[in-house]
Amino acid sequence: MNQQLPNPLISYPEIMAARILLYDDNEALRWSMESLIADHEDLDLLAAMPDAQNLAADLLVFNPDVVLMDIDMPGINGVEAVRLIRQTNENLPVIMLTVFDDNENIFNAICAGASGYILKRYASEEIPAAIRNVMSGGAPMTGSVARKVLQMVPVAKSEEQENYNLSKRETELLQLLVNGFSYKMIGFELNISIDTVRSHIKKIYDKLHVHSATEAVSLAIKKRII
Amino acid sequence: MNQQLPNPLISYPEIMAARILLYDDNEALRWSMESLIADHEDLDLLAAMPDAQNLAADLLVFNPDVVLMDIDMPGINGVEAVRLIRQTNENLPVIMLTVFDDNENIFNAICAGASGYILKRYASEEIPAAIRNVMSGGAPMTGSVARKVLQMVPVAKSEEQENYNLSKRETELLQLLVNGFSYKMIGFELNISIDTVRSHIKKIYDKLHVHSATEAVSLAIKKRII
DNA sequence: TGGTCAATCGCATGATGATGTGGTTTTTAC
DNA sequence: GTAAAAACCACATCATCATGCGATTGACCA
Repeated sequence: MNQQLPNPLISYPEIMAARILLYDDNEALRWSMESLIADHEDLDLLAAMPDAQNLAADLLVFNPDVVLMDIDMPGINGVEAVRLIRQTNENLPVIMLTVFDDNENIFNAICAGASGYILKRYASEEIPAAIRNVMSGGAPMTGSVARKVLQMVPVAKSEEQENYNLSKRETELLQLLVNGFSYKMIGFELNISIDTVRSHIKKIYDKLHVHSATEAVSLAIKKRII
Repeated sequence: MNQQLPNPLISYPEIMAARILLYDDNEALRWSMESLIADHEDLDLLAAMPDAQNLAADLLVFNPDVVLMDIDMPGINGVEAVRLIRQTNENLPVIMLTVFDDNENIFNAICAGASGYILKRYASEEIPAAIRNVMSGGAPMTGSVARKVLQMVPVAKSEEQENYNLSKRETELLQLLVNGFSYKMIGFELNISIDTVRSHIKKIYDKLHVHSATEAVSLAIKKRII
């Protein structure tokens, strides 16, 4: 380990400062972020790049603690850039900056491995706190984004988490149905007659209020009955 | 409507203050929250209840702007309480307070309809901001919780997001299949012959490498092709 | 100890699905 | 401007599904 014992009699503010690397194709925004970060002693902007063409090299050269990444960039866009970062660096915090908070954007960024998501219009107020937050293991998000992320969590058993009163065996059958098994295969798998399979599945349909295997599968997955 | 026009010459700070209702069975915590909130002019603690037995009545009596809800309470627990609130009030912000940040707790609370999730050990620092945040449409979460919520978002198409080269029309058909439509219904819906439906679906199966509707539906949902 | 229910099985029938072969028309792309 | 791809349709055949009506067994409960 690369442990260093700090001398308690001397303060090393620059050692503790969060080393930040910024990507944004908008020059005006790069400037404003630069002055914003300069206002904070515990933040240190290493560089502000207009694009992510040399992403891998940049990371090696600057070795940042945090990356601020614009989503809409020419060439390699922000989402793709995060994906690239995640291929080599599992833990480097990446905060996305964007003007849009539509579901598609957010979802893609999160799935790519972004650690936070800040709207540019709130950047000046939120960025310093967001950087500190993400450094300590958090996931800073502009309020509206956080709301949308919550809505992405599979609703599932939210309200009437009745499992539709499926019996253990019926749940088992449904599971196989979801896995794409035919009646014949289910019967073979469970060592029961195909007529028994029919019987079970009819009862499942009744309880689920559906009339076909596709409906049952769809419902089972969406409501997480399986 | 119960509108009142405020006199512009007089300031009414109490009118703007966030009206807060707190539920927690721990008396010490109720006290500390009381003094914490008292320190902020824009926050107003209406009442601190030890349990949620009279939840519905409490809401009518106090008509709060925000509810702070402990998760671990005897009788009606916090998650159940949120669910009850959501049955009558879709939009009332509810911030969960808890000592645990395990996935199960978070997931249940979010699914029940909680708007935020703050760990008690950070409450003194985070609660005032969280209340303001949630009032303006946000979803305040302690950093570690936010991280976990992100992980709950179905990863899905992250990696090899091949959409299996489905054409636009084929995706449309698949969507209907997922919704439980029969061939006949799909044909009617899209104004095409049932033979065309067959033709399309056969091609979909080929591209998805499946041989039945249930398999196709299952794959479509799990891989988020739809 | 009689009633309810889950699980099992059988049979029958009409509807729907899966697959193949072959064709026309329209769009898209180079 | 032509080749490829996508969208459309038809017919045929066998497999599978959806549904209904029974019926038997064992477990559990009041």
